[in-house]
Amino acid sequence: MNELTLLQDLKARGLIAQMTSEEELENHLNESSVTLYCGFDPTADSLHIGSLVPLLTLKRFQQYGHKPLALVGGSTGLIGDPSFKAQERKLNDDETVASWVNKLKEQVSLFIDFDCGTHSAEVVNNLDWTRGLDVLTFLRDVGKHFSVNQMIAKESVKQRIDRDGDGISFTEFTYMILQSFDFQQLNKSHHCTLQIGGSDQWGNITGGTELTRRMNGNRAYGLTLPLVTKSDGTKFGKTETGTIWLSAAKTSPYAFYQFWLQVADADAYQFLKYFTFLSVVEIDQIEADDKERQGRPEGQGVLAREVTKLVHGEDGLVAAQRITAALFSGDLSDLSADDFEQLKQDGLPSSSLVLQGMSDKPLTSLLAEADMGNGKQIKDALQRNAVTVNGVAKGLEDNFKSAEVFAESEGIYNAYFLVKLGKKKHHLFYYSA
RNA sequence: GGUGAGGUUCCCGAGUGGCUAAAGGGAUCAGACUGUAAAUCUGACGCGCGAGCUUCGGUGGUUCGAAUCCACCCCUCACCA
Repeated sequence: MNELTLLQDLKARGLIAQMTSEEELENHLNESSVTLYCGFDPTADSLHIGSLVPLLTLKRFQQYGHKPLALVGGSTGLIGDPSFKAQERKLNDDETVASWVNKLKEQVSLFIDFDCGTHSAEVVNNLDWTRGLDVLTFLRDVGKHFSVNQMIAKESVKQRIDRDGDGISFTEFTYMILQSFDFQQLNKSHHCTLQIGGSDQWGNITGGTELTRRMNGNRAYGLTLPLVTKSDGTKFGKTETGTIWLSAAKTSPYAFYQFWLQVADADAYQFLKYFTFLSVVEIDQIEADDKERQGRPEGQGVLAREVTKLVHGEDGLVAAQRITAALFSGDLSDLSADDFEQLKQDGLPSSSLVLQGMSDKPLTSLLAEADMGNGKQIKDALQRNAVTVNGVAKGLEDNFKSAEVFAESEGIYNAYFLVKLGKKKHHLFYYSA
């Protein structure tokens, strides 16, 4: 990585969507340690993998000696960013947003270094400088610098303005000004001269560079990262079962690991460039090797290992791999009772069985209650012999035989039942001692 | 404030009195094929093992019968003032 400049590396990874005056920015970054920021709005109690790209990019800047600021949007989160959103968003109340802000702060802190001298990272909250701001001051000092003509010309709000059926409220329209104000404030307080963000943020970022120039008389830069897309056109980071969150409480390390393992071939190498710190040369080598080889490629495996380690640490990765090995090797016989307990701890979905009333509860209900799907899906799977209990296929005729299927004597160590639905869904049922 | 257009099952979008749990597409899930890929084909897709139960912005009403008709209300958007 040392032979390339930062921008060259980012470019090679395909991580640059747009930037303000490339040449000047390149010089700026080479001349000195630059303070840069990226904002994360609290729209939930955890970030999801969509935020991983900017987060890791902050880290990349830091590795090159620059100082990253992670801005948590305590105030902007109250407003809602309209950029490229089809619809007006619901407002969350301020206590909720405040609690989310705290969670995001912790999460963001996992990725950047807070103790490395002059380029140590910092977390800032824009509520700190907007809370006390009164409307008139804001309108006179900040609002004056914005031309509504220019604002409505921005691509990011255009579809909302042109669109029949959905419009944009003044509140959301103002979002851009708030974000620009953030940049200007950070420029003043931290000498921050660069803002990075997703490509949907371009309009908001250039708003900030201009406001900084006008109010502070300083040159400021912007750089946007590409939107992560999948080759099949579906949305990245979301499965029908849910978003892939960074929080282990919301998406277990195991599920997280599986997500990356299941990435399509066509996306695996690009994702390695986006989401890992492996050099582009190494990644190209992996890709070339996979092309040579017959059968299953390595790319997804490397990706899953690297990203899981980044987000959940070595322990999270080990746990995820342990579960994966147990479930997909198909061989449960060499697992000890302790191993089963460990799998539960590691995040394999599990639930305890209650003997009482089991005889009149069909498998469909039992499995549905364990969140393995709804009744119809489970029935469908039973019909196709796609449900196995400890490796034994069950059919529709077993639907009313829950008590037999889950008889204690049938369980491994008289306690554990590993139920598999289809190829990939697993659930551990157990009798507590 | 006026005028017009709308609010259908996860999404898009048909549906104007019974044949409609509601066309079609997308997404999703399962099976075959595979590599825990992709593509393709098959099935499921409001809830329920089932009898059956609950839906079409809300509330009332007309009717043997309403997503479809009527009244009022709520919400969204556009244009005008």
